[in-house]
Amino acid sequence: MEDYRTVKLSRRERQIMDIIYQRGHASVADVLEHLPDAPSYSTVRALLRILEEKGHLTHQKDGARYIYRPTQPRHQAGQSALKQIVQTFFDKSIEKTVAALVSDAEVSDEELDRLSQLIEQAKKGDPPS
Amino acid sequence: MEDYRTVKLSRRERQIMDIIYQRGHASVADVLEHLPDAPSYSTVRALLRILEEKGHLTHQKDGARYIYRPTQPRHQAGQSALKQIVQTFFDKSIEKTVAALVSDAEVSDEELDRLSQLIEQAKKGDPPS
DNA sequence: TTGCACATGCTAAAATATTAGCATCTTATC
DNA sequence: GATAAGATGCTAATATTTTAGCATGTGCAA
Repeated sequence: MEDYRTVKLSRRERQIMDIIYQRGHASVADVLEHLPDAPSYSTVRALLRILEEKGHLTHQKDGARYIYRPTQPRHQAGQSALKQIVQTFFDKSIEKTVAALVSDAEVSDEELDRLSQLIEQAKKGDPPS
Repeated sequence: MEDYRTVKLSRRERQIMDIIYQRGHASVADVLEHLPDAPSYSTVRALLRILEEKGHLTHQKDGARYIYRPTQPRHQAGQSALKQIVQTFFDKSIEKTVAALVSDAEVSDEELDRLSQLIEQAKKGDPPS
C-alpha cells in the first residue's frame, strides 16, 4: 500500500487529494476554492484529469458538472498516511504518537475518558495469540 | 506552523526531508541509499543544496563530507504533520485517530497498558480551566 | 608530498508539473 | 427550441523540478 502523500504525486496533486479526502468528494469549483494559492479553473481541471488517469480519483456526473471521489477508501488512505508519520517522526512507536496527540492542546477530560474506553476495548476485543 | 509535507516542497524534496527526519541526520550517501527510485549522486546533492537554500536543512562538515540536519525540530515537525493527518482523514478527531492507531495491527497488551497510563497522566497533569 | 578516493561547486540539459486559452457540449429557462 | 450560464475537452506555452557532467577541493595513506 503506497502512500500518495510521499511518493509519486506532485505538490499540487497532493494538495488536491487532501482536499478531496477531507471533504469526501468535490467539484472543480470546490477544489479551486480550497486550494492554497489558487490557480485557474483550467489548471484544476487538468490536475483532476491527471489524478483520474493515475487512478486516484473517479468522477460521476451531477447535472452539468463532475463530482470527483477518491478511489482508495478514506480509512485505508488514512491508515497508510498515519503509518508513514509514525515511522518518520515517532520511531515507529504508537505510544510516542499518541503522546504527541494528547499533549497537543485542548483535549477535554471527556475526550480522554473516551480514549481510555477505546483502549480498554482494544485490550478485550483483540486478544493476542 | 506550516507542514512541509503538504505545501511548497516538491516530491523529491519531501522524500528527502522524510528520510532525514527519520534518521535525524544524513550524508549525501545516506539519502541516496534510502531514496526510492534512487537518482544520481549529483541529483541528491543538488536537492540538498536547494533544501538548505529554502531553510529546511543545515549542514556541518564531517571530515570531507557534509552532514545534513533539519532546521525545524523533529517533534515540532511531527506535531505539524500529525495535525494535518488528523484534519484530512479523521475529521479533526483525536479519538478517531487513536482508534485507527490501535486498530492497526500488532499492538501488544503491554503497549495498550502504557497507553492507558499515558492518558491517565494527561488527565491529571493538564487539568482544564 | 604525491596520488588516489571521494567529497563538493557549478552549469546546463532533460523531464515533468503547472498553467492558460479556445472550442465545444450541457442544462435550465424563457 | 433559442439562448445564456457554466460546465468539460483538448492543445500548447511556461515554469519548475529533476537530472547529469565536468571541474575542483579535501583528507588519508604510501
